[in-house]
Amino acid sequence: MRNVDITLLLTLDALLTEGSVTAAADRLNLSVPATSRRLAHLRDLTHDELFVLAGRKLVPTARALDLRDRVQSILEELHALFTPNVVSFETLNRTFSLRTSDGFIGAWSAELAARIRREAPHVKLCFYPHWEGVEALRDRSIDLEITVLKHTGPEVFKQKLFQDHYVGIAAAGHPLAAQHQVSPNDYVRYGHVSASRRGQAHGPIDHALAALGLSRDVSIVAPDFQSAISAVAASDLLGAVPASFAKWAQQSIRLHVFPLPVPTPGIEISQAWHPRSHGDVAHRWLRNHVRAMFT
DNA sequence: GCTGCTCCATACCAGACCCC
DNA sequence: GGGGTCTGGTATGGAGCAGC
Repeated sequence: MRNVDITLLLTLDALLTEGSVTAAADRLNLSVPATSRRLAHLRDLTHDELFVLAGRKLVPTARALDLRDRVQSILEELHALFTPNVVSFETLNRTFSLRTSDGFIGAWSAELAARIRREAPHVKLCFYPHWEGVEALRDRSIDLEITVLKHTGPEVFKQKLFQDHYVGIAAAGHPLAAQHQVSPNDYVRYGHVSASRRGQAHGPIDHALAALGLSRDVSIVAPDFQSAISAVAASDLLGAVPASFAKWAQQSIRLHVFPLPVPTPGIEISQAWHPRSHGDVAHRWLRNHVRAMFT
């Protein structure tokens, strides 16, 4: 490798951000020709055009787009490396964006916020509903993802928080509330509420029931756990939610919680973040607080 | 179609730095 | 100290676009 220095990375980052040699030059406090020459050097190093002219606009090639995240990560790691590793949490004024399920928000957000406030009274937590994909981490829309993470890809750091499992729920006055144990036959005798943000009525519970030659009647598909609990509490329908969320919901809603009569896969809740945030002192502090709630 | 503006690329020159 | 290399600036040309 020859003649690769930080200035070239800064130039590539500026070009990717601005989409223009002129704007990148302005951002870098360089002349346009000097920036153009750095682009030529980058082209020579990568054996790729990196940017091609489309009319008067400069359009990034696939190779340039592929390099975007890696360049940003390297630059932010370098920035973190040379930034004093000290943050005053008493005066830290920052908003962290977290994407998670309504179940986590309901069960854990208050405790997390209380922990944060004790050390950093000016820090705010902004929660967003969970959705698939790591793009939001990549494009900085969110700082931290907390949910069931199966396919995050290699570009995302992941840490397990806790293991949860599904439990059955029914309204407090439901006939099943009087039973010591709920059998599979008891379970399918009533209508059900399924919680699925994808609108799916059936899942692992139905597969387990099918193995016994049984099936349940799903009357309502709710978009989240909170809606499912509300529907269950106001009807004779049965639902299934994570045990941690059911326990929290019982504090404000009269619910009967019971073990599901069929085995279901466990739920591994994790937190995930982009490598660019890995060295961020404040971000690490937030991750440690999230982790500490479950240890 | 002409003109002016904007943007990118290149040629040429100057200054800084390194090596012998 | 002199030559080579690298980087940045100015000057300039070509191309695309908008307004007339």
